[in-house]
Amino acid sequence: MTTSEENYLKVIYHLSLVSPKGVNTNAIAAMLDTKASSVTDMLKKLSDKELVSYQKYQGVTLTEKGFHSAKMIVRKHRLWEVFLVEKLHFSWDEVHDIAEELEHIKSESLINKLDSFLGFPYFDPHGDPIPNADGEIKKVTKLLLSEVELNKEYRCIGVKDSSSEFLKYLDKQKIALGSTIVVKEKESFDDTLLVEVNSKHITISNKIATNLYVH
Amino acid sequence: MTTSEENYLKVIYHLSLVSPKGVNTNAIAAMLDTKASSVTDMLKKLSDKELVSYQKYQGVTLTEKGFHSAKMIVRKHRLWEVFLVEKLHFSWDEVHDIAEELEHIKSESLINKLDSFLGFPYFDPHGDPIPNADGEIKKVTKLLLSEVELNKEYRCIGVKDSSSEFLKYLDKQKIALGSTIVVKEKESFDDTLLVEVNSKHITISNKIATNLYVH
DNA sequence: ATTAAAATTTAGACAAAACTAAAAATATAT
DNA sequence: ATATATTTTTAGTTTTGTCTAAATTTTAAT
Repeated sequence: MTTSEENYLKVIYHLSLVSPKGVNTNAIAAMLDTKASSVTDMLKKLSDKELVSYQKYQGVTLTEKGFHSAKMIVRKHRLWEVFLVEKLHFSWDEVHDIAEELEHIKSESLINKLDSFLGFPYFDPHGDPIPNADGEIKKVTKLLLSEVELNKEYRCIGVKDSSSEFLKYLDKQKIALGSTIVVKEKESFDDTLLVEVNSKHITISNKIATNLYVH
Repeated sequence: MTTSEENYLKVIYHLSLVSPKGVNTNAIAAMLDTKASSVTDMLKKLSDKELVSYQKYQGVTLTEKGFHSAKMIVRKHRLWEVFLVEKLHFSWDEVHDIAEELEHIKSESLINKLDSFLGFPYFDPHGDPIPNADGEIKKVTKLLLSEVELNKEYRCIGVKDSSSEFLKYLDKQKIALGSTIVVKEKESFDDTLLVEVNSKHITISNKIATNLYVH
């Protein structure tokens, strides 16, 4: 499988989680920053290889084979992210682009040894689950901070948006994965939250609260 | 720089060490398992980018810029090899192909952090020197086992041939980098050596002796 | 039910990096 | 010195993945 094919599969995988009935050509093009016509070309190729099922104008879904391949790419991406953060001390907003490249290195033994070296982690530095060697994924019921009950303790377990700006904001507020967080008040006018983290009280906008997962 | 361009540069670098006056088109083609005409095409491209100086029919040499780029690729390759052997516990005959892929990952901070994580090693698992971030290389006077004096202690510091067969042979004979080795006798008829390693006496063919570096 | 808008596909072109076959330059041998 | 062999380059083609522009299909609106 080429790097380009792998990138398409991965994007289709991520989009499938949101629209399981079929992923649109334009949605794929937007994610890969390419043109719809290029996507059509690639969908034909992936279809020939039986990695996706594709019918003209009807969107695309992953086959069993494509689904498994996609999970293996996601597995590699997230394991490399753990390596970059835990072993090389990159911060969590710096690792995505490098992992985008590392995920295409082709060696099963490499990725399994890396997994072992890292202690078989279940989650990457952004809280996203890492498929194991069989493609199985630990599922955790996660809530957005905007949806939780008042005055109850939650733990920060992941981010929805993992843009560099958002991650840097969290660093600045000293909110990390594992942080304990309690919502004290909710302003009904603009849904701003008054929360307690690290025994400090801070206000958090709705935009932030709808991008932070807790448990 | 593309992966292909990097592979050409690296090969020209290695061949330059043997023929510093100019590297032949055919020699490059043989190393990359490609055709001479493809090499010519690429030499023009590298020349346009001022990475090599190239005149038709006259072979090719690296420019200062190309020389530095080549050393950075070699640096990456060898650092990744150290990582694979020391951290992921690959054996030294398994790492070359994976490092061939990893060497093309484009991130200066990645490679410098990896260097630091590994403790700034001077040599890779085959005994080859690792250029530092400035491209400087620790030079060590090395002798082939076939050239040493009798009854003197030497330390095994590298291999000339790093084919999987040869490395596996060394593993079988328990000869590793750092092993102490003494040549007891040399058979003048076929240059076979009687040597002592790990306090055991073994015979070593001339072919082996001309592929093992000692100091 | 038509029509307009949006999404998607087709057709044809291009760049990178390879190839084959033929031509040109260099090296070698008598 | 000339002929032959070897090496290298040129010219033209292929494949992969992309693009633009035009055509087609689907969706949405009146």
